[in-house]
Amino acid sequence: MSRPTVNDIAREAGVSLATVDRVLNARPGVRGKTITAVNEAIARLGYVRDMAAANLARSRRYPMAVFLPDGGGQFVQTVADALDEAAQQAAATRTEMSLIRYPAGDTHHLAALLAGVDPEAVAGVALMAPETPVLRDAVRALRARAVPVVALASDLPNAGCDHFIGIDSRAAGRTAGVLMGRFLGARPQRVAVLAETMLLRDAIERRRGFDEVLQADFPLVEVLPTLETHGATEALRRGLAEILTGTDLGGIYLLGSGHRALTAALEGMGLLGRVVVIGHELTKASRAALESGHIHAVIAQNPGHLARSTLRVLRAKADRQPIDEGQEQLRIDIVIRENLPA
Amino acid sequence: MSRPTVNDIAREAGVSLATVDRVLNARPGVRGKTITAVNEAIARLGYVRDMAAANLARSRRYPMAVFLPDGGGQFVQTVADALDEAAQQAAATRTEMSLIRYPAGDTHHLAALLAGVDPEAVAGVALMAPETPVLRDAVRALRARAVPVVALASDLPNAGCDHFIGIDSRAAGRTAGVLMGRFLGARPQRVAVLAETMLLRDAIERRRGFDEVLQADFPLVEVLPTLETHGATEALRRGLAEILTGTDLGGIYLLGSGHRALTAALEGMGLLGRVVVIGHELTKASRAALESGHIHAVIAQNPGHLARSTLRVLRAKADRQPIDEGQEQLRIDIVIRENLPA
DNA sequence: CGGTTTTTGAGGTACGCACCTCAAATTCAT
DNA sequence: ATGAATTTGAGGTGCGTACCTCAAAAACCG
Repeated sequence: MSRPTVNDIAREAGVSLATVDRVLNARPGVRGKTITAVNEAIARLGYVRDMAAANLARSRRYPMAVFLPDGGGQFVQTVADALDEAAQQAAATRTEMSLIRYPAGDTHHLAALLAGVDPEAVAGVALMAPETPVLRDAVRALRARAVPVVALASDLPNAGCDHFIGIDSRAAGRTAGVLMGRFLGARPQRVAVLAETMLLRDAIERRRGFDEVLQADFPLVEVLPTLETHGATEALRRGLAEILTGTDLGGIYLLGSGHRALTAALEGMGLLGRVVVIGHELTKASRAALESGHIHAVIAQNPGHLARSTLRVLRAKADRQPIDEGQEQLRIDIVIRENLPA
Repeated sequence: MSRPTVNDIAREAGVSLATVDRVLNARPGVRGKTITAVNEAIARLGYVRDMAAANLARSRRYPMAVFLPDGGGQFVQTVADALDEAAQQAAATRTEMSLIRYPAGDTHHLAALLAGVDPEAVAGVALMAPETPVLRDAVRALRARAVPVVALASDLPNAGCDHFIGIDSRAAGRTAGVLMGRFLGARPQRVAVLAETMLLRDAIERRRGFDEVLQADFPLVEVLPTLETHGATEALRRGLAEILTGTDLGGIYLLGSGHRALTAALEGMGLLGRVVVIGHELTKASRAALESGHIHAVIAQNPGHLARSTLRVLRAKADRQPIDEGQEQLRIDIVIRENLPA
């Protein structure tokens, strides 16, 4: 017994090959009754489309465009690398990718780039960007031109994207909160929260999740107001010093990037390894800090998974095919020194 | 420009299609000089053989056989389900899978099954089994008959498998150890270790990793000898009670399965939620226990990833193609209530 | 040099599917 | 019932490769 083919379906359903083809590829001009009959035959025979052959026959290409902020920190670079690697693999299914960088934060620039996307030349768009009104409109316009759009890492809930690929920031914050609470133990302690900026939705959501958990489950822990560093190492150092004059510090929660700066500041203060530090995203810096014991846990999303998921989802959207939610669901990874991936 | 094809190579090398084909498929009847010329043309054009088209032309199928223990606990069932799902997906690339169960622990039976594998009818074999001499020989014999073999979840280091798909048990144990140490805090505490049996390599390795970490980094924690329950709820209850008469218990490390029994025993003793419990593998039982706060962390490997990886690796081996190590590397997942996947 | 062996070329069929065209059959509305 | 619209069938071509046959060309041998 070999696998059933389209011919077998045609015979089984009592229709012609052309009709089976119309049903399989959702082409118009088939009665509902016939569609049902064909689908039943498909189910009866357990037919599975041979994607390799299908793609070969189509000789269709899937040029995808991915927009990433330029200079958005280590994490962005990690994602870019993962995307490049995923693209190499995906080339086997004629999925191509061009990575386009835009000045970080300049959503006007990005919106202009999106406006210039040619639906003929681009089968799908993925973007990592903060949500602004300009960008929201740009995404809407793109989708109106039938270009699938997915949000990467940071959701754009009101832009009407086809999909969001990333983890729930609030849940990630909750996870960080539980770890912080447990690592601190059952004594009264204070926790500082650091962020480059609180303007990004992600940071706000993480902080919210973090607070929720600590308030509910670890009442002995006091979470201090967020210290915004705006990327300035000096501001970080000063802020930390100020906090430390008033009181003892049990832990530090790093909402965004800045592992390197934090490590430097802590070293200067002789605090390295004496404070529980929990951060986000696995980058070269945070990995090194984990390895040397300077930070204790990182909440991360697997960049490889993120990248492959992005291309798969865009491909599915381009073909108007359903998405395997289970496979595309990104997990909230907890990374400590002992389970650092090689 | 699109990808070069065999025709492009023929033109570039100044030979005919037939000759290119002979070179590509290592057929005889070509002068060394010509072979070199063709290979140079291939290199110059950066030709990559389209395996999809090649296999289509060969109309090759990939029937894989996966052997799982019967009655090996919830985890095995979880893996089986994941494999079924992965097989459905993989069917699109003519990869088929048959799941074969053997009596858990009966490696003689399994060895007999492996001896009966027909290399013509099976493109690859995956198996989850403890390593025994009989099995080792059976695996060697299979590989001698040119059937790729991969080990699933539990490694068979001396059987000469083509690949191991799973996580490093020792590292998993270390991860559990760090979490236990941190969750317990900086007070002197005792930790009980439970296992159904210590005959399996996995359990031994986990325990070793666990001990290593606690000895080195958490000297205040005393790890008690392993309590083997042999699957008997009553033995578990008695053993725990015995431990509790002597001393206070800070934590419990569950080396293998048995979440349900442990929860029941703890409930009977009024200890639910008052002891730090860390276990392995995410199953229905351990998930429920995490949700209700009865256990605090689970060290797991993603069964979906494991399943997809298994089929991908077997397929690559069958085609004698290289493996994307990055993609096949399973992560050691730390799962707590807050990052339970949906 | 002729004869033999080896190498090469030309061309075809097949794999499973997509996509196209044109005509025939069926259904629908009036 | 009649014409129009819709639905279906038949058949073809091509995707990139494998594998086959037969004849032509080239290389080799003594």
